[in-house]
Amino acid sequence: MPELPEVETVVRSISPHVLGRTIQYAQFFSPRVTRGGLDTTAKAIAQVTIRAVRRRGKQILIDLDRGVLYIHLGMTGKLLWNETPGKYTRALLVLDSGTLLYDDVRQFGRVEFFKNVPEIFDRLGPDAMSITFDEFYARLKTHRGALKPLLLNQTFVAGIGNIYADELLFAARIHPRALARRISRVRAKSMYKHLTEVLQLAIEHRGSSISDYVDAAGERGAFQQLHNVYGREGHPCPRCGAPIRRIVIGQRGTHYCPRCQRA
DNA sequence: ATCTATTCCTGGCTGC
DNA sequence: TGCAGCCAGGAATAGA
Repeated sequence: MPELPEVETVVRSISPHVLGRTIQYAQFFSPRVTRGGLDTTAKAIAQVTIRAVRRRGKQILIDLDRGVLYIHLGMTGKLLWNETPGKYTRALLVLDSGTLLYDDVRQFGRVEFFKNVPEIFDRLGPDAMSITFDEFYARLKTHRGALKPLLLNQTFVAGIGNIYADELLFAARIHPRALARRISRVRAKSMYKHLTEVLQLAIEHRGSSISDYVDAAGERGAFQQLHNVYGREGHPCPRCGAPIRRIVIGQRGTHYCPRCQRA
């Protein structure tokens, strides 16, 4: 479940290998991951130079001489540098510096070529790490529903997924069902502060490895050891000792402390 | 317009 | 040891 900190870690770990490098050839193996056609895509990026690697929310954009390569890791996508292709390799880019693989067991991810920055990239809300408080607060006020589904909505703020939504609400002591509109400016300020802090701390720990997430060098993250509520149903709350509860909100498992996070 | 449910996909886990 | 059945979840899509 790569979210902003994991995607940021991946971007940082591939950048030094690929910037300024030329794609000698590429191969694509999954029509589900690469919907623009396997051969068409391979042809489009052959002999093209990589100019930049960017992230917005959970999405990665590789700027090329000609066009862009859009990558979303979905649930189980991995970008791997100089690893051996395997059963789940969905794309392979041979550069003049080495080989970049896209592996993805469940194929919820995407690797697509576009001539211009795709609409999906611009449709996202502001990135969770660069949004200002005023912007965050203003956006909060324009939505009706509960906070948890809103935090997962990428057009609201880009980059937050299920893990960090739960961790951030715990840190800010706000109930996941609290209504966005009713959040006071003071509490919004607290949410905003914890949003930035939790994500920054997670980036410093190279993300959370819950199932099998690894960066481009195959390294696991360490932030899962610092999770307070996510995946900790029944464990004592680190703040008050009450058992962490798991409920379902908007079809998503939601973990919180029933004592610290009051409705 | 807004919210909710369903779909994709497969490894891993549970229980028989 | 094997296997059916269920679960996880990001985001698009369909339905209410």
